[in-house]
Amino acid sequence: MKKGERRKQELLKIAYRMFIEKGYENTSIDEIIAEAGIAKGTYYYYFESKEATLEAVIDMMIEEEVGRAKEALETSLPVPKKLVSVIYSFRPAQDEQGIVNALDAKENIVMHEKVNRRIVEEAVPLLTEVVEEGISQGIFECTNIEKRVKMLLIMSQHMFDDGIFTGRDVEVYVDMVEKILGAKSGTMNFITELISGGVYVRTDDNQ
Amino acid sequence: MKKGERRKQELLKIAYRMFIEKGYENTSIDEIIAEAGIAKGTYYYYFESKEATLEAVIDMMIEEEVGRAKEALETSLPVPKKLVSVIYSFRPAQDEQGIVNALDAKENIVMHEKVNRRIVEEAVPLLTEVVEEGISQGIFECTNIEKRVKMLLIMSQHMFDDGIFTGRDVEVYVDMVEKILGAKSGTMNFITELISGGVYVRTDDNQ
DNA sequence: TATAAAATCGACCGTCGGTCGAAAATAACA
DNA sequence: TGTTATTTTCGACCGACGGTCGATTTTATA
Repeated sequence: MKKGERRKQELLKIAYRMFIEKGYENTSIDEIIAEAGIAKGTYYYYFESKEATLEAVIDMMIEEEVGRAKEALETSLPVPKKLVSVIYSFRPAQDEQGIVNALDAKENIVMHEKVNRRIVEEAVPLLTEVVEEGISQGIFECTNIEKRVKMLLIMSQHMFDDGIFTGRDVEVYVDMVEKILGAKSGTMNFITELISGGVYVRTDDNQ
Repeated sequence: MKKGERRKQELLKIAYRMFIEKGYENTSIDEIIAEAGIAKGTYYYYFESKEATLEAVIDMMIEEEVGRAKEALETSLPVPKKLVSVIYSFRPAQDEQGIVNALDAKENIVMHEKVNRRIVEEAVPLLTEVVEEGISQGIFECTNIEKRVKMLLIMSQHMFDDGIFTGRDVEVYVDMVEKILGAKSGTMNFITELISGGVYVRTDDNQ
């Protein structure tokens, strides 16, 4: 009852790495089982299908990210920084950035898109909390929080994935964030320093 | 030199329809050639690969949409309405709405995403023109027009595809559009009536 | 040690995207 | 018109892929 779970995790890790390195569509089951050193039947003993594996891989990723986000949620950071922290929690972990950059936005459309959709699903309720807190503190001012938060997330995803806002252009992003949430101009300015400070910097070997 | 081109267009139309009806990934070459009543070799005489067919199909779609957008661009509509017209030009034609709804957002991730990316590419320069016109008329007020327009487009795509803003929620979208472009509150209010007026209404059998 | 359950194996299958050389249809030229 | 080029069509065939299944080995249970 323990051995099986360990093997499944092992396969999951291999699949995760290969999906990211070569893309979901370009990774064959044969390659995964070769890497794992098992027979095909064994693989299908643990996973219903290739797509089920993808879902499981994504579950694994999202679970970790939600964990980080909830940690950020419980800190005593000022609301604007907390907001950014939660959003940032859903970016791939620091040590995996390199790998992810290689394929995340370029190919691997299916996986990339599925991940982004799941992130929106999971992050919206958490961010809604933060924004509500901000409203009660008079920092934000808006209605329809969920819809706005959803848009904020989608914007942020495109900002990271496509690298739309580079260098000084971040100001545009900051401005849009403030206006979407009804924050006073300048409230989110710290984002600019955060990004130029290197926290969000991507090694731009792709695109 | 004529016959060949006609056949290619015929295959393109079949592929287009099937890609939309059943999704790109779920449509096999065998099904396409069966529908067309030709042999596989003939198919590959006209298309390098399945993906090349997808690109050609998308080209066909985008070409038509760009045409409609440029028409809208040359009208003497007031800038805010012109802006919306151009954006709306990139929605699937009225008579195809039904088909598109069935699969557009649900499955068919790859095609859907590729189409959306192409739309952003093609529509940004056109919309930038409109916004610049609006700025010179004092209707909009912003810098970094291209980035803002790109975000506006991405927001609009999600609005249509996911149906985020339904009914009265459109106000949120309108508000965000105004703020992103620096328009006076109320400038884009007519969008609300446009949508509730049925122009943008989708038959929500999907999702 | 006998038995049940969990885990592993790999040959096999149908489908898919794609290739290729030959044949048929069409155009160009004499 | 007959003859040669060119364009178009054909379908058998290929390798890779995702997935199945009954047999077999390993492990837990009593």
